[in-house]
Amino acid sequence: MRKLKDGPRNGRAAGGRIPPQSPEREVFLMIQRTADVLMRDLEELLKPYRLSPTQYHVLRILRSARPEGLACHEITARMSTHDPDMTRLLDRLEARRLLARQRQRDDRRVIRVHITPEGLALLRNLDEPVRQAHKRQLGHIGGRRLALLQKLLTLAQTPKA
Amino acid sequence: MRKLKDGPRNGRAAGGRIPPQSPEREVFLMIQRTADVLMRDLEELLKPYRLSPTQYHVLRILRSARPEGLACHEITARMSTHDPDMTRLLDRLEARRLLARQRQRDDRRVIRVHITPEGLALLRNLDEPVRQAHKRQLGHIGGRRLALLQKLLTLAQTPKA
DNA sequence: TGACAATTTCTGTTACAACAGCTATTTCTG
DNA sequence: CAGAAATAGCTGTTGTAACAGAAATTGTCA
Repeated sequence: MRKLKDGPRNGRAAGGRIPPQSPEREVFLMIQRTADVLMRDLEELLKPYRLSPTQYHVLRILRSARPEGLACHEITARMSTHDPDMTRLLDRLEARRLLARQRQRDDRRVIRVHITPEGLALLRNLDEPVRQAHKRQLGHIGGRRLALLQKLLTLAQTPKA
Repeated sequence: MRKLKDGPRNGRAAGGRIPPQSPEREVFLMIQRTADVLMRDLEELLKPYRLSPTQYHVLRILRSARPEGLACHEITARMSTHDPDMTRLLDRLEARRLLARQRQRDDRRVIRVHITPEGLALLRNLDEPVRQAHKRQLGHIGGRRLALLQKLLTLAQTPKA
């Protein structure tokens, strides 16, 4: 996530013919910008641990999939983003002993991935700071409006009702 | 943007001790996921033109800054994301003649950037498809709820009221 | 069974973002 | 005015995302 926000609305010159900003585009930009602001905050928090938000997210997915672990393509499926270069993402985390991989016996195409005790310990250290960060970011909105926001975002994810 | 969504809520094993998902984190993930879904849609639309959303955004900023153009650091300031490697981003667009750069006379440190007629023509071709895409993505939400969503997102961008 | 398709993961390449350090120019300060 | 500090932009490097294609394994069906 990484972009956004147009300049001063339509401060154009002669011959411009710039279409007016639609409410839909305004909200689109708003969503992008909000996501960016919030993500950068998490990024700062994770930086001392040399974890990107994506890496952190993978570890959380693996923690919630214990103890059996997951196949690579199952992790991909849970990541919203379609092709996050899973192989090399896992390579880096494995190199740091935060997860382990082993080929599955019955279907030797799939590689089963599971989080290591080191990975779990790292996550445990992060749980509280991350929880607090989210609370600081969004806590002042309040339960009612958070629920409302969530409903509206669900709508936004469903194109053409 | 480019991540998100945890696995099945807390499907954990013995010894897990995973903290429950807070409403704040749920909304955080929701915002990220929504931004990602919408952005990918725009990305698909722009792909045939070999434009990334970031590049498209820069061109729009430059269009709205005609005819004087903008200095590099002014573009950066309008991009939400702090350091988007502006130099090389502009390099690529300049190589395609979509924008032009020239050193400013009175302050020879700054480079003034402005969009070219080719850049304007490209944007003009994209205006209607992009407008329709946003309409398709968010149009069904309706004006009232869009305004509400916008207000809630503004709140979300302001940590600790 | 054997050919072929589907699935899963890996590899190579390109483009880009993040970070740090550099140069050129201007402004500030005594 | 000289020299330090600030400003603007560029360059080198690293890590990662996107894309295409290869390799290994399994499933399907004549």
